[in-house]
Amino acid sequence: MLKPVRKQSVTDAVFEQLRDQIVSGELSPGSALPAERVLCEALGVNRGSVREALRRLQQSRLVSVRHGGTSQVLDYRDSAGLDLLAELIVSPGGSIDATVVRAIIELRSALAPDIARRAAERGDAADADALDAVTARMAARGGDLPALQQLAVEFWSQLVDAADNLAYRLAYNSLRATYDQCRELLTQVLADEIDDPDRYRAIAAAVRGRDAETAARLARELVERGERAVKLALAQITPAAEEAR
Amino acid sequence: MLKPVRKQSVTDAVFEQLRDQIVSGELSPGSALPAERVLCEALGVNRGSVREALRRLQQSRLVSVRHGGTSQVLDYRDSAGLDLLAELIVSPGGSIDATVVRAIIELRSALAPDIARRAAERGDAADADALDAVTARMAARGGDLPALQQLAVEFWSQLVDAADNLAYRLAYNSLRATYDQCRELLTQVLADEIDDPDRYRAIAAAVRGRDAETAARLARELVERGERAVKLALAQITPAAEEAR
DNA sequence: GAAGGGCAGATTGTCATACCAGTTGACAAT
DNA sequence: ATTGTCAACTGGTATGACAATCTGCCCTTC
Repeated sequence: MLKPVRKQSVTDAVFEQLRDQIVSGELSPGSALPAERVLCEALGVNRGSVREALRRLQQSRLVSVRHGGTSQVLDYRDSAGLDLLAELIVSPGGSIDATVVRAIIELRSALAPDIARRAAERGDAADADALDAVTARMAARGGDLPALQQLAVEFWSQLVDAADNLAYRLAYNSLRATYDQCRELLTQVLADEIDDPDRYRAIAAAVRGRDAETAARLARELVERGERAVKLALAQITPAAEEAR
Repeated sequence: MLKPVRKQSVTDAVFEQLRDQIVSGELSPGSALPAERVLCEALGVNRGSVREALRRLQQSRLVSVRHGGTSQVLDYRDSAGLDLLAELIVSPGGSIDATVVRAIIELRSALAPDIARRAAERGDAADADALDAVTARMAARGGDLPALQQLAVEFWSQLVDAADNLAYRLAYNSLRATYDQCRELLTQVLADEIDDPDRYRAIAAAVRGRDAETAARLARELVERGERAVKLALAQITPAAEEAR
């Protein structure tokens, strides 16, 4: 089976190289970034490419660029936003960062109950119908873990829509973008959570019945199953990663 | 009193114009973006500036650019991340979007208890000391609402650090970046929440005592005070905003 | 000697132009 | 009907020049 070739533009290469050096601390926070022309020279690329990469770094709040002055490296832990998480989960070597996996699972656990609560408070019949449609497809795909995983994502997407809160929606998008990069790794681990349509159906029913507290409780119980499974899996993997150093 | 002039580069102007048209729906999701050379012509600027703006839009996941093909407008509600919130809170006209204010306050309410819980579980004595230092400064600034507001932000920042979870940290940064844009508007509204050092002290004590449930409960009670106040204020303002249309 | 103005050198910002590289679709050859 | 070719788009990269801005030093001025 052939895989699509991975194309990378010069701009992408410059962006990733600088980003990795910033998050790894090689370019320490507060220090001055080399001048654009110096970077061009050192990287052997055009100034336009460097500028485009710097614009992206600026958009991610990893660097601060001032007209006339020297650019500064920012402390990403103080300034960068949730969007950065998707780029941090894959280390420069290509492996998945276990601490980031733990982080997104925990954040998911924090958000899920509240999403369900708001959805139950604000969702209408159409939202409940959409949720039921997803659970019906889940029931039809019992055992097919990759499909169930995809459907679980769709279920949460519908639930977030029902919650009618743009901040939840955008946070969910950032979280999903990160999750997508390690989805395959978690398919088996999350089997216990995703291969149980009844639990999703119960949440949908709570939304239809406008029972906010029940919806929140059920959602919490659901994602806590996954959280426990992931942490168990990480505990088995991390020691091996430790001794690899 | 003079205010600093707001400088805006050509790239910024192009970026904001396209961004506003995308989020407002003038450029509908899925539709093709004009070619770079067409945009230069229409906007009367250089192609490099347009490209830099497009790079930022791409980084924000508002557009999809393919070498050789035509660029597409993405649906920001499906793809954009939490970082976009800070740019959405100020409408093109310059006013603050009430629904976004409600959104960040609700997301804050969802995260705060969990942040406090994790901080109590994982924080050490140094973290508790840092929290106490902030509450001491709060007590010294009783009644000075702007200062208290700033100290409250610092308190939460320390608490997030203690929680030792990068996802929480980055989500907090995104939230704060949005909050900073409407801070003045909320200073008075949040008076009841921020002008009460005892409540913050109690959370710090719970962290020191490693009492996760108490920390979570206290944090929830604290931010719910603010949430109630904000929603009350929004309810009074929104009707006026409605009739202004 | 201290304070301030102003110049020189650094930087980023913008521009114009050219050419390279990938995509698409029409069209001819097989 | 399938395949190969080519022309006309598209975005990607390169070069060089000039403008706008900041910084630090020197020099005038008091």
